Amino acid sequence: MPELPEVETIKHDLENLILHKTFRHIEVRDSFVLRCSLKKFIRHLKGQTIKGIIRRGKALLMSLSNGRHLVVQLMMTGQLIADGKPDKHTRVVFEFTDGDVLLYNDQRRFGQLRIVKDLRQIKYFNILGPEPFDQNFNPDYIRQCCRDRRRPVKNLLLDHTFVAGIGNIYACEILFRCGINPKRLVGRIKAHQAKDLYEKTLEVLQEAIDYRGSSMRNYRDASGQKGEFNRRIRVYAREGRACSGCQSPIKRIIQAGRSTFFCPKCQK
DNA sequence: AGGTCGACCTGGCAGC
DNA sequence: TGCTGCCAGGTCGACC
Repeated sequence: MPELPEVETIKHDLENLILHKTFRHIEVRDSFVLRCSLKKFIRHLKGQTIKGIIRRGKALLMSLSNGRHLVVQLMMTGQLIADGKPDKHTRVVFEFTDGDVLLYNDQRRFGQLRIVKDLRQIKYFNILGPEPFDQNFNPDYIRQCCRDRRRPVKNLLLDHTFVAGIGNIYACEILFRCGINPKRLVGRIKAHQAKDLYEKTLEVLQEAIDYRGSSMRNYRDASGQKGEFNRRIRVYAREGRACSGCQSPIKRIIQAGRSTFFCPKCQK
């Protein structure tokens, strides 16, 4: 579910809600979501204080007072809700010493939670590309990655070894703002388009963070609220509706097995 | 080697 | 009402 702006919003909320709190009790209702043993999960969390919270790609990392990290990948339907009521999708209940509670909810159970000593133990972090807001992500880097390659530009944006954190919604929105057809092969991306891709990527993601993310179906922030970026979305999930630029209908196609939405007139 | 596809799961919704 | 089929924001391993 959540892409970079949503995870960033959750991270920011959790900093205000649970940073420096100490785990008192962990109730794992569905150990399917764990990627380490239940015993280890509880042993390394109980009594530990959350020292810091960071986001890398679409993953959230909480550093603990014992030097280990609680790594949460929300995938499609995972939610971290502070102070909500458990429901049938609640997989883990974290209780703090001050009585506050953090829930991990996950309808589809794709999400993963684990405790690690060293982040390099997780393959995802080893192959992940640069953060969009990092200086390593820039027009030159984009050109470099496009050179002599044969794949549609939409697929490149979704490739997390190219850039971290962009998912299906924002890939569609970035390409719309660039006026680039999602089927365009990256080898045919020109210098000015690489610059445009860079600028619109930052613009869309920053705007989405400012609006606290997009809620299509399941996304909720750490307080259980929906994101507000939906009303800024111009193409995603708008098949058949009028393009905000030229009024012609938005088209839906499948690329790499996933829906792509775009305006065939505005995106060349 | 680079790129794509299906599987992993559950549930909502449209159509019959 | 109840069934079927399709769809969903991510990621990985198998395959071409």
